Amino acid sequence: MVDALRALANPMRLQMLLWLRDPIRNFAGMETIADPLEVGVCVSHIQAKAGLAQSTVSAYMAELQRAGLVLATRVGKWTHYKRDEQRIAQFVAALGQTL
Amino acid sequence: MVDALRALANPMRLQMLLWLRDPIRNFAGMETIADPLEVGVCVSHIQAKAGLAQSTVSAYMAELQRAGLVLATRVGKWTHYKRDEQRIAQFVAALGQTL
DNA sequence: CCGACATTTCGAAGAATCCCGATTTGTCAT
DNA sequence: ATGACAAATCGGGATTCTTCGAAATGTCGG
Repeated sequence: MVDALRALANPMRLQMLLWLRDPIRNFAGMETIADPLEVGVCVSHIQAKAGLAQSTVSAYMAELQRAGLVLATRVGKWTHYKRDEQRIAQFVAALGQTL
Repeated sequence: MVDALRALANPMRLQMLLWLRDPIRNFAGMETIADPLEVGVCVSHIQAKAGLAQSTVSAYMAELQRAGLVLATRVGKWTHYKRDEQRIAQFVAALGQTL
């Protein structure tokens, strides 16, 4: 709960999670090795969009994952991240209840 | 939006906001100068409950206020804080929409 | 096995947060 | 006016966050 709030309290991390709502629109024109809707978006593409260092993006995605907001899938050398819609909805519902 | 998330990302500030959901139960036995449901709870009482320094509690409540989650009312020497239910509901709704 | 490339992990500088005690400000009663 | 008390502000030390570049790890093609 607090972990998710902390993860979302950073503008760039929040933005990244929002980009993943519509991967096709937000990562258009990037060569895709797998279906974005199925496995998600790879770190390189998120990095290109964010304009941060590669190591920073990696750490941020790992933090979103630890917070239970995204799921990671490795396809070859590429790690793909997609939203964990169930956990996100669960978080919003829980916040609405307790808050 | 991010301001509210940042304010809530601290366990004690979150706790304080939750205490204010039921002031009568959570601040029972404390001498009240005004109706807790009407004007809220004064800083001294929140401080006693939290066990933090007075200056810390003052700063934390101010931060919750800047984030639009609580309202402040001064009654005599006492500043009372109560939840801004409308803004809180608005925040939860907005989060559910954008997130 | 080796080079190339994606990602993670490590180490570090600067900024922000957390939390405190001390001081200042605001307000009331005398 | 002044003393007492609540709250806000100030100044600072410890910790965490933000972000980077460099190095290590994982994975594929040849």
